[in-house]
Amino acid sequence: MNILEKITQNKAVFSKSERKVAEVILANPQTAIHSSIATLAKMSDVSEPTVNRFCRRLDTKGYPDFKLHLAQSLANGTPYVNRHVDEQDGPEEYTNKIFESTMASLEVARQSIDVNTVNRVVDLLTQAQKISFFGLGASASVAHDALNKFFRFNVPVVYFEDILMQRMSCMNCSDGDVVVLISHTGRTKSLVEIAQIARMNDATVVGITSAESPLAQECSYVLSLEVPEDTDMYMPMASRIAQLTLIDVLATGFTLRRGNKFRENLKRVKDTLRGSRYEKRNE
Amino acid sequence: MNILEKITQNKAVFSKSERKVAEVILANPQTAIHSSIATLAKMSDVSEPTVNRFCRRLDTKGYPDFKLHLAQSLANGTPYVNRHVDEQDGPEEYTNKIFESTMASLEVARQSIDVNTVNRVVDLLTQAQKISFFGLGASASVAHDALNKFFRFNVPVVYFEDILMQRMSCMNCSDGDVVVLISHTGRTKSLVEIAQIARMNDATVVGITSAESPLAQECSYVLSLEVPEDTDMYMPMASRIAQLTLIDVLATGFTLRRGNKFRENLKRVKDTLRGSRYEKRNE
DNA sequence: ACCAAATGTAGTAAAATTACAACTTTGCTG
DNA sequence: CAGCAAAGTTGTAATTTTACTACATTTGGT
Repeated sequence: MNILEKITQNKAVFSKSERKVAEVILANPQTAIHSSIATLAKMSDVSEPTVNRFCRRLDTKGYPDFKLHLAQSLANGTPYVNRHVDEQDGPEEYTNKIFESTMASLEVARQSIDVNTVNRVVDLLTQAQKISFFGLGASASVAHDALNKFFRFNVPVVYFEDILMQRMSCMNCSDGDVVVLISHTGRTKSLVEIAQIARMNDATVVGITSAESPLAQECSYVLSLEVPEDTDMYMPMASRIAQLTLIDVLATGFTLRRGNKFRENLKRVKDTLRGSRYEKRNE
Repeated sequence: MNILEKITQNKAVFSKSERKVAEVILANPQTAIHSSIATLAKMSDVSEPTVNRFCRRLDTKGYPDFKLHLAQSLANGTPYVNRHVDEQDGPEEYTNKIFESTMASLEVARQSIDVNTVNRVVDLLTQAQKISFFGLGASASVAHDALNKFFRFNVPVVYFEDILMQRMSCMNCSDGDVVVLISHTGRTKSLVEIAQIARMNDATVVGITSAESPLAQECSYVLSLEVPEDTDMYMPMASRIAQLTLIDVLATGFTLRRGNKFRENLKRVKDTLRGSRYEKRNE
């Protein structure tokens, strides 16, 4: 949606005078955003209404709106696009690319989240008798992290890496238990089976996975994340980060639902750790 | 310099009415850029000149200029401000806030990374005889994730949750081994001890921790990440994400260093997983 | 030469800014 | 601590700047 590109593309559609305006803007966009319509008209050697018409042709509301779009296009080059790492990238390049594309993925993920489901899942979690987090492979560490987080809430929370333990744990589920299953693809067989087992035992199954995957179909609730994964790397990267952030969201929702007193309790848990740490010098 | 951050920072300097304007803009920056000064004044319940003065205080030429800056700040898709979650936030608000502040933190982290150290650490890792990843608490899941990632590289890689196992593992270290220790604060006693043990046994110790912490002082190389953590939540959130992204960077650097043939090998590892998955229908 | 598209002129509406007045707040002195 | 001056804050109204609209003129093509 870059407006500079749009100008270049539409060049053929423009009239003679409009093209003059286009030239001037493309030649020096930085100047353009700081000019009034009168100045720009003079620079392009056309009349003011022509500039205005030029803006409208680019689907903007008028000149000020056009300037806004232009300003946005000029901000920081073209960041936050999924930039793929290249064979000959040096440390600086690949570091920046990875951070930027991770941020870009988070943005995409954010937009794909269904807030209502988040809300319902938070509801479920606060009322759960027992919460289990299971994932395999790359998603195991996400489940691990969820354990760490929810453990602080003083809720019965369970996490296993071992498939058999996961199965057994689900066998013993009962009404009021929530099982959260994490898988980017949603195609891991044993996880799908676990979903079935858990549901047969009256547990509510929440899937953090992609929509319409086999796993998603077996879940009571699906928190789907659309994450563009760089398949060239053969490693799950952005998907994990998005999953973790979603866990943060759930944990935050949880604490908010539980209210203020609960948060004090959290602080106590944190303070308990103090003994195992070196004190920070007071600056 | 991002204007949204600037508003947040200067909040103390603002007068009462100016602060009203700030609130309205921060609450809904997207609306602000499409409003005239009159509309914004009405929304903030102040007079038009006040809005104008507000803009000037932020070193802009006036309202239109301010809008331009604001538009640029929003252009990246993320309003980069660390927005703290509020007691009365609904699901939509806290979800967005968490995603946004995670992105903001990643940006800060990115800027704080020393690329040269990254490069040197990647060097070390590619030449290591054995790589160990250790972390405790919230950082344990990060180490866990690192294990998963480096395991695919067909390198001897080690990870333990248990402190004693970690210690024993470090006792058996030798020249050419790399121990990566992960801790946000860098003040966890047992981790600092492990660093000492590893170094005494000629291992190279890499710390993913904050600069100048006790842990950092014991490390051969420190990859420090400056992450603004929302201390209100009493939970490590953004720091973990930054650590994970750094692991991604290291892993990527690793594969790049190893070259093309190596990447084919990675693909093979991935293909091995296929048996455990439901096939994706060809669309 | 006539029509349609393109462009410009002039007037109008809207937006932003300035100048100034009224009102608060702060701090000082009797 | 009342009272008053000075500094700072906010609003009102006038002014200036900017953008837009309606209509007139030009241009180019048939």
